[in-house]
Amino acid sequence: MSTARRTRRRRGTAVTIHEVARKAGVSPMTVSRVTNGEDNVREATRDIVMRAIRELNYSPNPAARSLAGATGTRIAMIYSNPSSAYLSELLVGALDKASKTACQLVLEKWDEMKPAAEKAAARKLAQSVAGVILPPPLCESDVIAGELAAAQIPVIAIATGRFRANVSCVRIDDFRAASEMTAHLISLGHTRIGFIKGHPNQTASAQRFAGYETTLESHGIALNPAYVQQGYFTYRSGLDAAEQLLDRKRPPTAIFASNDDMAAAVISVAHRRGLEVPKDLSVVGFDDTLTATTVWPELTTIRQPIAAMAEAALNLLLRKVRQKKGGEAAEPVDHLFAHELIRRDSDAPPPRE
Amino acid sequence: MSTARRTRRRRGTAVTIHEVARKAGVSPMTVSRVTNGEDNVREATRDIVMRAIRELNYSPNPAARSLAGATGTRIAMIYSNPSSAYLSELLVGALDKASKTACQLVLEKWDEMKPAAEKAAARKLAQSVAGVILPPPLCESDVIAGELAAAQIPVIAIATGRFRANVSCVRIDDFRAASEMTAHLISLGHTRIGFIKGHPNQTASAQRFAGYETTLESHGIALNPAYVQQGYFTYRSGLDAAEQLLDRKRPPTAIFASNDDMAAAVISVAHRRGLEVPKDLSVVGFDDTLTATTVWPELTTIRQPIAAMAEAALNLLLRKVRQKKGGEAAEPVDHLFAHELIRRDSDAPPPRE
DNA sequence: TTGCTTTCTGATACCGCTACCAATTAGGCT
DNA sequence: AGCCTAATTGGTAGCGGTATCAGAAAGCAA
Repeated sequence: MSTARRTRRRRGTAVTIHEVARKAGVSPMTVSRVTNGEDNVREATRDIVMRAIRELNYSPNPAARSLAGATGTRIAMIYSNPSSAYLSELLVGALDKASKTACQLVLEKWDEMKPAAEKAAARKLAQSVAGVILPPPLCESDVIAGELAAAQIPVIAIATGRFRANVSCVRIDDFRAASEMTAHLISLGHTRIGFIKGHPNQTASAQRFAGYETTLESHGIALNPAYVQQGYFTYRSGLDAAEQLLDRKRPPTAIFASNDDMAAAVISVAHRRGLEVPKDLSVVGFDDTLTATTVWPELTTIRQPIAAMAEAALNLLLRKVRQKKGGEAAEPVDHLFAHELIRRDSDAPPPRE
Repeated sequence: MSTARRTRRRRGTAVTIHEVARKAGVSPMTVSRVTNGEDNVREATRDIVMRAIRELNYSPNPAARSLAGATGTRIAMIYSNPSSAYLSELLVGALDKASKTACQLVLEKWDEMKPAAEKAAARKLAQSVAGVILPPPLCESDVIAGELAAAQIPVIAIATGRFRANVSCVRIDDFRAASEMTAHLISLGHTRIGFIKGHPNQTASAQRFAGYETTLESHGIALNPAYVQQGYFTYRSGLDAAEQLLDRKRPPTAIFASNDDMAAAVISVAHRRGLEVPKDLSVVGFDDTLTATTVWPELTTIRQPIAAMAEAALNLLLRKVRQKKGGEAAEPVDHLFAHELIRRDSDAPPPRE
């Protein structure tokens, strides 16, 4: 006879940590350690527990977690440019992860503000949260990062192009990704490749451009400044840049935009001019956001695992928060994610001359 | 000297139910009864407790509540078409609200499946969650709703066009919104107004069309079937529909697309044909999703308060879950939100003939 | 007043998980 | 092998509420 006693209070069929522990033949405490990714569990034990977790399809009760945990897990994510597909993917990823972890994610919207105001806001925020996630473009702000660091609040930047002391970051290798895309275009036979830069206030923009530039040169193609236009990551700016690029006497046969929204704009301009994509003009983007597949033809682009990055950011932060109270502040880490070149329908060999 | 002992685990300065109880000179249980609005507390006692609550500025810890309460607050949101801007806004809204409420929102992705499979999945889901939110297009599925209702799981549909027994819903008045938009176009001087329908599997599509149709007629404009095209809410389908519409001998001077993605597609086609928007052709959309402001010119469209609707859905569900255990299942409600016609740059009076 | 029912209130035991510390085991060195 | 230190593991006690049931107070009839 089993322990059928149990209180009459027992509700739903949710699997608890005790059941997992019993199945794995360890104590609940050990299971807890595994689910929290603590590192002082023997590999073999971890495996057994993991298997039990998987078989029982266990997922920790967030309410219990946050109740028991001494970590006041409130984490803020400060965003600033709400109208980008990139950001919304990031939000979904982070929020989803947060709901699984019982940490409270508070969203703050900080519009363009003066450094002094930013500083004040950061100081105020530091009093109510345990950690902060900074997506672009705020991830570049030294005043926010500095103020938060001074208050001992761990910060983690997402998709910044630059790795700084004090601030951990989660990102992809923008340089290499842009380089691969450029090489891809070259291998298709293009030599006149236009480039639309990203917003200058984001270091990732520079990295992407550097990747383009370097790869062009390493393939023996001289950089033609007339083929490079400044953009600002917006559809509108992509429109302008594309007009400029296609106005050249010998226009590019391919245009590499620093993000998908601008690439979509390029397609639109091309169509308006009677150019077929990709037959007459190849267009490629960057980020693989919603727009990449919304537009027609669908964009060849660089995929960033945005949701995974958001998750990782939250994880890192949680760990840091937990560590911090344990003593020494950990070294900032630089977590590089793998990107991927996604081929769709917007690129092809250049037209015959 | 006060009871400074307390465990070393005690964290933040949050006021607990015990402190309120001590201040009020009653037991924690009584305080709990008061905060939950139970009716078997003497009036005098209630007042004392209320005052203590106010003075201490106490608010119950949601995590503890959901842990101790019999209500297993796990709520599922089942989505199916992840690549729509509409959905991502919905997700952000719901997730954000969830994180504030300490209820666990689990996201499930159910791709197109056979009724039998859907039924099985619904039955399985019913065992692990306390409530379900159904955004489009799943909100139309009678088998999911039916199965869940049979299992006594409260369901709430978002943005369905139809109000059914058993299923509460949160939506806007699609008919009226479409009607207003049509009237707006007419007031601008348009008489040849094209319409691109939404996906036929969503009842909201029919409502929008009905709004268009009715308003046209009430203004004495005969419905021209050649000006109506079937669409499927995708950019691609908008492209096709726009081509058809603009191929007419006397093409429409305005096109009303049933959502923003399709409207964006219309703009693209118009541009490709050398038509300026809005000078030569007015284009309006529906939903006010990200695409509405990404595209250029920015779309005049109908704004749905998507995030607010997601919040409301969650609230309703939470209330229902809590009530259910109290006895009678409540009547399904039909919560209508106000929409708004947002004028931007894609509409204008028709060109001179 | 007494006896008995009906409210109201309180004591106790947990909800599921984690902090803390003690116990155990593994690993390293003489 | 024998001893000592470090790495794993387990036991216990809550986190802040609520369900349940028992006890106390109040209401009412006799």
